[in-house]
This record gives sequence, structure tokens and C-alpha cells, in this order.
Amino acid sequence: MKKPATQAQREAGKKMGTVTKALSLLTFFTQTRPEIGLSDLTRLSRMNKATVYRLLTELQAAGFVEQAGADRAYRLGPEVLRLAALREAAVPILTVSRGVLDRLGAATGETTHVSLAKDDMLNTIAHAYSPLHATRVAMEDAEVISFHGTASGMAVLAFATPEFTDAVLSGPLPAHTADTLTDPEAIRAVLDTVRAEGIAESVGGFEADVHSHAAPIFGPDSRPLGALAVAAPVSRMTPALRALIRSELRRAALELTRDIGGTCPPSYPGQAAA
Amino acid sequence: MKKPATQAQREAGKKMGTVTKALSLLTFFTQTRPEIGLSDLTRLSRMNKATVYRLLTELQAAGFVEQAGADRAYRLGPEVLRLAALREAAVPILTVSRGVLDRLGAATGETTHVSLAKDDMLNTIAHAYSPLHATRVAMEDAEVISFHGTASGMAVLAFATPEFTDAVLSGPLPAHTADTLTDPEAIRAVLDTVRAEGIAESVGGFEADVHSHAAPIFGPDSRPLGALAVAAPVSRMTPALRALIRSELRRAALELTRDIGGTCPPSYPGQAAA
DNA sequence: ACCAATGGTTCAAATAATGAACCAAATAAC
DNA sequence: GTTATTTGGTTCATTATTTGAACCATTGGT
Repeated sequence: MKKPATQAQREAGKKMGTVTKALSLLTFFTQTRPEIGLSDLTRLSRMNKATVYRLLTELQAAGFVEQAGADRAYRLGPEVLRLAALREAAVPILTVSRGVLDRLGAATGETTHVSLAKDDMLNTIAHAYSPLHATRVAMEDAEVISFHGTASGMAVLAFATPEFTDAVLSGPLPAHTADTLTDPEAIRAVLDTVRAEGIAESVGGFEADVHSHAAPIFGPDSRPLGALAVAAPVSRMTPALRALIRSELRRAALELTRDIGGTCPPSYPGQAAA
Repeated sequence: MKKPATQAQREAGKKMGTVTKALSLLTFFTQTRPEIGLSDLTRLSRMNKATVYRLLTELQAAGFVEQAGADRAYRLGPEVLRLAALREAAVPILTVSRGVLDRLGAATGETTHVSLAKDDMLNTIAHAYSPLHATRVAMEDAEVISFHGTASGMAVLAFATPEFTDAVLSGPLPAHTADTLTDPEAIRAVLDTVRAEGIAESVGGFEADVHSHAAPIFGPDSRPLGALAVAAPVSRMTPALRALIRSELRRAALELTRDIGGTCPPSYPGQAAA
């Protein structure tokens, strides 16, 4: 009787309320697709056009989306800025992150970034470049990256609940590059190492020529919220730089966790000593 | 038939869609009330507790709110940061504003801020201090200010549609200080001046001892989105500083409007000459 | 002039939202 | 230390909202 409706619904296999449907529309906006027309959004969401239109109208009235002048395509609205500012006032992740990123970037001379876990992906919310080198790993905020193919993702997975890790590893694991790990068992083996060291490392797993280190950051409930990472060109990596990055990254991640009011779990390396 | 929304509508007893109801819950979070319990939100929203609970659950699933660890109070969630980063990628108001604010602050030596119009209020989304003086006007992001009592608000009202101006002026006009203008006709007279000069000025109208200047910033449709403002202590204001502020502010506001892809309306002073 | 898009609208049918009453647990009051 | 109140959370029959096929009016391409 009931058709498989929206994408999220089919993925989750559950029913979704009207509010969830409306909010799920917002997830179709990405960096590469910042504006979406009614028909496109209808196709993307697999919902009825009238439904999408009504939901968009409500989202628009609330300022979550607005219509770009030229065509009548929709894009995210100014209200999200207001809420983000408010969220920052309550939990200053962005503000704190920027300071930590700048210092970590200065100490290592490489590109740094913070990403937060959301569903089955990570979102980069802030980044910083070091002026030290002319060549650097380029980043964008709001970039979406996978769990299995990145150091940040592995750092989170290593300290996530087993159920979550299982869910991620049982899903599709696309290879971003020739060096991406795609075998669940191989990934689990790496996660054991990450758990032991507290830092994840990835050489060319997401982007070729990028050597990444990442450490998890934890929330008040000791669960990993996301990760702090340093991305360096493979060509520049040396044992000395690697040691520097690992030491600075470990320190910076602990600082970030602390400053946002989080606590590391007992299993995190170095906690017992504290 | 258009469908305006939010608090005003609920108070008026009209119908609002489920999505609007859910999103309206988010409006109860403020700087001074960053966390709200279920019962409190039920009272604030005047909705049924079960309804509020279900809406919150959906908002939580989408990451728009989360529950603080201690009590089970709700606060804004990390998803708003992601959306804000995306919005910034599409319309870089914050990024551009910060640059403009810094330069304007450096040029004038005073506190600068950008506020966006939302319903019947303005929201400060970014601010910058100048290190020049030890005494300065303090600001917070996400601060909410009124239209009628502030230079920023007057700057927007002066170039808003007559209907919008009428709506604001027919609403309650509380006096923030002894110097707040509360008479609609007096306000309209001031708006005429603002329209002629392109800059609004307020001495102690919102906070005593603060002398504010503000210029509107316009969107792609030539409608005012908000305002760029300079706030100086009354005690420091001199004719020379006033002239400096007005000239720098005018330049900075035009720059901001341009950089976010907006266009000034023909009625804006100085447009004909261009 | 046509065709195929687009954004937007309508209305009966089907579904999802609602709200009073109800828990259990935590505070507050006595 | 017992009682009364308030909290977050849950249930389920009633109700009102959402839904979706079909329908416009424009726009742009050929």
C-alpha cells in the first residue's frame, strides 16, 4: 500500500514525521549544490511535489530557506546563522576550535581542521592554514567526508559504540583513492591500533598525496563528537614532522575536548595516568 | 494568501503547520536561556506537552537540539553549525562581515557590529572591537535588539517597505531608556532624515551612554537585510569622530552590500551619482 | 507553434498530529 | 521520613492535518 517514500526513510527503514521530512530537505543542500529548485528537490527527496512545496514554504516562513532572486531556486536562509550564533553562545565549539586550530597550525606548519560526526558522515566545521608553506592541503568548511576513508573518521569510529561502528562498517565503503581501506576486517584492525595510540593516521586514503593525522574530541558524555586533524602533503612528511604532529595534535585535542566541556572516556590513552 | 508565521501568529490564535510549530520551538532559545526543559518549553510555547515532546524528539533526531547531560534540558544542537557553514558557502555574509567589521573598527576605533532583520527584531550576527580604547561598547553575537530603539533598526526601517514599517510601528514600542523614541510619528520623522542621509543615528536610545551610527545593507532584491553599525561611548563623541564614523560607515556598508551580492535601491543616497 | 520543462495550486482520501490522562522518578515541603 | 509537587516521558482514541494525482500558468528550447 505504502510506497517507499523518501531516501532517508528507506535508508532507516522507518517512518518519518512531517518535521523530520521537512528538515531532511535541508540535507540536500551541499557545497556543490547550494541552490535547489522545487522540481530538483522533489526528485532528490523522492517526495510529492506539493508536499515539498508546502514544507519549503514553511521552512521559508521560518527563515531556514530563502528563494534566490534569479530563478526561484531555494537555498539555506539567514535563520541558520542566528541559531548557530546561539549554539555558539551555549557551546562554543567553533570559537574554541578556531583558537586551537590556529595554534595547532602554527605549531605544525600544516593545514588543520575540525569535523563533527553527523549520521554516517563527518562535516568539517572549521579549518586553518599555516602560512609556513606555499604548498598546503586545501580545505573548505562544510565539506563532507566519510568515516572509513579518513583519519578523522577512524579517530571517531575507534571510540564510538560498537553498534555505531558496526553500522558504519556494514554500510557501503566506497574507495576514494587506490589506497582507501574498504575491507571491514582490515579497518577493524586499524581501529585497534587507533584505540591504543589515541591518534588515527591515513596516508592517501581520502585524497591522494595527503597524509592525515586525527585525534577524537569528546562530548560531556564521553562519546566522540568528531575529530581534530592535521593534513600534510605526503611529500613533506618526515619522521620528525610526524612526531611533532602527533605530539601537538594529542595536546590540542585534549585541550579542545576540555574547553568545550567534554570528558575523555577512561579507555582513551593517557587518561589513567591523569 | 501568504502564510506568515512564528510567535505572533500563535498568539493571534491562528493555525500553524506542524513544521512551523516545531521550528518555533527553536525561537525560545536565547542567550539568557540557552537550555530549556520540557515543561518550561511546554509553558513557553503554550502547546501540549506530548506535542512539544514529540517535536523535540524529531528536532533532536535531526540534530537541531540535543539534551544537556545534567538535567535533561534541551539546547540547540550541532546541526545548526553545519547548516550555517553551508549557508556561508552560498552567501558569505559572516565571512565578509568579519573583514568589513575589522576594517571599520580599525578605522573608527570603536565597536562595530552587523545585525540582520528577522520578524520584528534584529539579531546581531557578528561584531568586532577596536583595541584603540580601553573603554568600549560591549557586544555579544546573537544579541536581539528592537527596530524602533536602535540606529540599526532605524536604518532598516527607513528603507523597508511601507507595510513593514507600518507593521513595526503599530506594534508595541517599549522604551529601553529615557531617550528611546516611542511615538510613531516622531519615529517616522526621523526615518525621513535617515532616508535622506543614508545613515541612522541614535544617542542613548537602546543603551544609555551609547552613541550609535548605522547604515543599511541590502540584498539582491534591493531590500534591506540588516544594518552595519558603529557604537561609541557618548563621552567620546566629537564632531570629528562623528564625521569620521559617518564617512567610514557609509563606505563600509556599500562594500558589504556589494560583497554579499546585494544592490542598493535607487532611493539610497549617492546611488544616482554612481 | 510546439513540447517539455518549470514553479505553483487544488481537493478528496488517507494519514499523521493531537491532548487528556497516566506513569515513574526526582525534588520540594512539611 | 513521609507527603505533595514537579519533572521527563508515554499512551491511545479522536481529530485535523498532510498527502498526492491532476491541474494551471509561465518559461525556455527547437
